[in-house]
Amino acid sequence: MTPPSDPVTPSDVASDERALNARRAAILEAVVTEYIGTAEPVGSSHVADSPGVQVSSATVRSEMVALEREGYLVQPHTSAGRIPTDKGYRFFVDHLTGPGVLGPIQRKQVSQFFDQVHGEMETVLERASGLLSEMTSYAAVVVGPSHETATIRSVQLVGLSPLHALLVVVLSDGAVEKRTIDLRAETSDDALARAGTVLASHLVGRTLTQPWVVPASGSAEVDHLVTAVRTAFDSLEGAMESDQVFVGGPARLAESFDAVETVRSVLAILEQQLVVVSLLRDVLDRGLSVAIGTEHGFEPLSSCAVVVAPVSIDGQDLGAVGLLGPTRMDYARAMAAAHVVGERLGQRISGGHDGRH
Amino acid sequence: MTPPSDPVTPSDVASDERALNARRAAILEAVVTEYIGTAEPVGSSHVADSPGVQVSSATVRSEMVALEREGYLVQPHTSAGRIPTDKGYRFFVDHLTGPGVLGPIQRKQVSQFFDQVHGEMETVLERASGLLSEMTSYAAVVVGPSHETATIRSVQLVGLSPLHALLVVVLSDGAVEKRTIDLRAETSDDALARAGTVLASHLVGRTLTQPWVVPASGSAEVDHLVTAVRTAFDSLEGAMESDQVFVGGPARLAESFDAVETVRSVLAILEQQLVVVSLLRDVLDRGLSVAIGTEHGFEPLSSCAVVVAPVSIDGQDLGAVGLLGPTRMDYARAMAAAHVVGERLGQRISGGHDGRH
DNA sequence: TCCTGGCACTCGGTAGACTGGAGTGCCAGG
DNA sequence: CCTGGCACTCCAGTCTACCGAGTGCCAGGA
Repeated sequence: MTPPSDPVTPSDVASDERALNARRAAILEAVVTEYIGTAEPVGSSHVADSPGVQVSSATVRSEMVALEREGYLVQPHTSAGRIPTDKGYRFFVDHLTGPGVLGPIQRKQVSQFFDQVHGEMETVLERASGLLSEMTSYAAVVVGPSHETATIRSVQLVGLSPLHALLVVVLSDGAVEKRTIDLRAETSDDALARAGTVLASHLVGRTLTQPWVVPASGSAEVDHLVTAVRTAFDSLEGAMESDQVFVGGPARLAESFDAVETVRSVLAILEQQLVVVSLLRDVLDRGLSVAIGTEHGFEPLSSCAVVVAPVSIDGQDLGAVGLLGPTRMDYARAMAAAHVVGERLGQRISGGHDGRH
Repeated sequence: MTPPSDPVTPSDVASDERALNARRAAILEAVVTEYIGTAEPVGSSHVADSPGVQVSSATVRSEMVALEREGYLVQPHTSAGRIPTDKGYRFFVDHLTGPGVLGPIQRKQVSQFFDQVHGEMETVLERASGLLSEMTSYAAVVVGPSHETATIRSVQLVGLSPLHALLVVVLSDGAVEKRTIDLRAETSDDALARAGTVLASHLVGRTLTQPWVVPASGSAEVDHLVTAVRTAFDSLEGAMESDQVFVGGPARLAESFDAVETVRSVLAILEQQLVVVSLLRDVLDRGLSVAIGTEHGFEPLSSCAVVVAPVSIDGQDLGAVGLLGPTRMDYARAMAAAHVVGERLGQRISGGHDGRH
């Protein structure tokens, strides 16, 4: 899949350093590749047969002993083949596998998707998570752009009943948020409209988090509404940060793991959107595109690998996409899929609102 | 748990009729109850020991043969205990178990929840699904009220960029929906506002599905906007029907079933919200509160039971809540939980928007 | 007539013994 | 320093025996 000799330093018998000589790297690569495919411990003779390894199985064995000593491989039990450790996968991802190329079918899947998809951002993000999951058969996560920098385009108060009104805020990025407001006294539609106008005149153009002041108007009714809206705004700020998470194909987790207990706990994690987002952010912030096993701090996900790609354009952060699978996942494909979808999503979000025209 | 003699007709050896004599009913009840608890085939001696059954195991055996002949029980293999069939569960639910009573802990859980929960309807519904799932440890589904009868309270056009505007529609039930609109030419905020006013004057007070006509105005710009809004409205109608579904605790499915393949397929079903909603609706429409195994038409859910309760007040349909578990679920508790939550949710939706005051 | 205890039988699951095969570590020779 | 060979290990599968839970049936008794 990749040239097996190139990216390795020629130094030898690393004393637990990061480098591996070319032969060991090739052997590690063969083990990882085969194990990803078969999920069964890989024996020395398989490795010796594999292209890229030109030595006998005996030699492979002795090298495997070294690789095991250095923590790249483990044996489930004596006289079984070897399995990669998290460290082994890490080396594989860092040095032995390219960014990966999508197959023509998947390439088509992506372009077809982005040609066809339309509608609101939320819809696009949600369906993109479905796409990613379908392409890779892993569970996918899509995190949309935050609304931190968006400015307020419209503020409106709409009466629902004599004692309830709805605050509707439209942001420059097309997001709409609402809050029900309890009116202490019956309030006319007219008063609501007036208060809305006052609020709009002071709020439009600001971001959600900027503080604002509305000077006392002539009307006590209006002033009271303004106070109520202020309270509602406080809860808006928090909500708008964490909202945009979409999980695609969680059912595929059941395919990835055979231990039902693992499935349960991973699913439980995915239910907590806040945790998922911070996980992705954390991995991205550390400059990684893959977190394997315990590399992210999450105990419950220690048998998982997470592949992350930013959704961005011109370095502007628009969100993230992620894939969640077993540590023996197909990193090349997963990374390729995540990158492509993240990229196209970035273009879509920042560029034309609707690709059909 | 329930008096074992009362609700059964005294007729005998039903020739596949719906009635069972008291003794057989008691035996069936004992089998179901024990099987729900242990998940293991129940033998005659266990049944004979159970309170409510006063005969010897030999007699139980012969009755079990009859129950098996009539389709209420099956033997996984010769010389094993018996397991209830779907028909057996059905009889149990219809005649042998009361509506069920919540334990004091759960009762408290519910009232605590409804005392504390606040915020928008969507939030309440979503968290209610979590509550139900937590109470029962089954996966829960909550379907919110449809917007069919809600009338339009506000229509607004907000400019996002020179070539894009956002249509924001507020309904009388507090729902807000939006659609991005592509403008063919640069359009001033003023023109948008004018078009919005025109639209509002014709649309406010109608339901989403009622046809509407806006007579040609003097301005071509406005007329074009009106046409664009009409297109957007078409897509609104559809979206507003199916939107409000919340699934709580899907991870619990992994606890309920040990076959990983079952988990996968049931999870996959839950991803298709449309299917879930129509399933619940269908069961409710047939006047049932429980659908066992294949009673609902869904092949993939044939190893599941669905417990449904309406969310309604004064007969007005406000949605539904459901629980999804294995056929050997604790029907009494599940039904009780679903009913209570459905009821309180109905009160909450129709009554005070915020219970705190 | 119906219930019951007793009895022979069935069958699944578990434990132990055996075996084949995949895999290993080590060593001596090239 | 690599390699083929060899003895060893251990898992997984198969076979057997056996235990126990459970059944069906029958004859005796209220």
